[in-house]
Amino acid sequence: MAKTAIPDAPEGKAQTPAFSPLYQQIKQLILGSLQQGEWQPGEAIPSELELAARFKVSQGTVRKAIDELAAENLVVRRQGRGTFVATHAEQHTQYRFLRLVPDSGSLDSEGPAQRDIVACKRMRAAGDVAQALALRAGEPVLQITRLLTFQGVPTILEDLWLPATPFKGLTAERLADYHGPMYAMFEAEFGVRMVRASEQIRAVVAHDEQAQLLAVSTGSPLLSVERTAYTYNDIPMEWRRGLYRTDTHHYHNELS
Amino acid sequence: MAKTAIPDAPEGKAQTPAFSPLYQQIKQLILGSLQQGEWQPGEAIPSELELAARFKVSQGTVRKAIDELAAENLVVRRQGRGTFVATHAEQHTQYRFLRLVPDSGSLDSEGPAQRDIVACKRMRAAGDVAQALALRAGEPVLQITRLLTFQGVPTILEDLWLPATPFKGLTAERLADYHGPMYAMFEAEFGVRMVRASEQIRAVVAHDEQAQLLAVSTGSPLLSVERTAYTYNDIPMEWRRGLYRTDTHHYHNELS
DNA sequence: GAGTGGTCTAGACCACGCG
DNA sequence: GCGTGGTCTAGACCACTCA
Repeated sequence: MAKTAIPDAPEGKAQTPAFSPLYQQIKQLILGSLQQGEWQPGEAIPSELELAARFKVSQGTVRKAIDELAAENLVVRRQGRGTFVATHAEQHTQYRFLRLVPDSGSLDSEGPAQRDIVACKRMRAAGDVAQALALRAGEPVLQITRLLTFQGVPTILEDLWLPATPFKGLTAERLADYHGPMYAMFEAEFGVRMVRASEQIRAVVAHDEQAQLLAVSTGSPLLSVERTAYTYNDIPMEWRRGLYRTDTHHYHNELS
Repeated sequence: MAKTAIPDAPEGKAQTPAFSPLYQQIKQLILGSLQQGEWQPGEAIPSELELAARFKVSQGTVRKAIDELAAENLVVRRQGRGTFVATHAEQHTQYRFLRLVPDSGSLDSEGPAQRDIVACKRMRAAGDVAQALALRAGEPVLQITRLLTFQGVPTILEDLWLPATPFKGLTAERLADYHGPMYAMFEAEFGVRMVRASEQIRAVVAHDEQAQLLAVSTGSPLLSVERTAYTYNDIPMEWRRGLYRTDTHHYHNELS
């Protein structure tokens, strides 16, 4: 490992040389190992001293690289124990990407959600789906429709689209049989790890079918939440559109 | 300054001594100076070496304290120039707390918003307002109603409530005369700096008056965005409820 | 007690902005 | 050329976890 910052690969027409510091290079190397699956979700990665020795840099430099990975929630530090690959399969990260909370209390206090798979079918990607998933229109995708019910109240109705290839073999049965968050299943069964997502939120009114499934009247206001979820390297691997009832829950967001 | 981590003040019934590291103590001292107004928004704070000398710690310790303040957006680092107190009065932080973006393009590309003050009156806090602002019911507050229009389309209708005391002398005229974000005015004219906010989002339908002001039909779906904004030390200083049209814009949120 | 992450230091050098 | 923040190192010690 070079001891000083080296210029980025001079591909394209980089106008500025754009130096990248050593710890950024280390970060990319660790990211590569995460991506290659060298360490599984929930497992510990090597200690800072080990990594420092492997890359021939000081512990401080590795530390700064890991600090950034931890800030991006790709990795979790636990003092006295080690640094672990982030996973969706743990209690306190159950609903990592779900911002809907009850008007009083917390999602945890409501107990586990009831998950009903309404449909799961293979189809060809329409224009909007293809664009969101960075596919060509017509490429095969899986569409899943499901309903989440909290404390007996149907609250979220959502459609998900997944690229068919990485999720080969996914069926309604396998979805129904798996107990735990869907993203945890994607990790365990298909090796697909969602690390980041982007949401677009709008207010809409319920259509007939939607209203029926959510047990509200047609024309009721609903929150439309469109989410694109990404794996490493900003590759989109899921697009979903959720309709949220907001008469008992609300979407919570912290700004700073 | 103590050279080693010291126990927190043993007030209450702290079960664990709870040590706080030196850099956290430094962070609190700097926070105190920010709060006391030792440095104004937009101004540079002393250099890391100066602060290190003042507090009798190493530059690295000061650095870590400032790193956290920068992560919380209380302060902005600029290489080669210094570290500056965050402000709402700058171009690229114009709409720091506004997550509404046009379906295509960006808020910047839409040019400046038209701001119309619909009303501004002094009143006594109702229960919900008092609770949000941590006041007693009946204490005096200011209520402002305004309409934001982007490219000719009225898009946001919002009511704001402010505690009357810190905002003594605020009138509809002063609001209309000030050009720039409202939070910038609060900073410049009243010394109130919003550093953090929390939002609750729901889908609602437009009532008659609201529909008229937003130029949509009664019963149209709207995003209801309730925001509590805080100054230093988590003191709430504003509560607002906005109604957003989401036919041309959407609420954008990044998850990780 | 061994091993891990977390803190703190001191000093060297680099990249950047500005006069 | 100077001062600023940014990087990198090496080493000491602390706090936490677990066997």
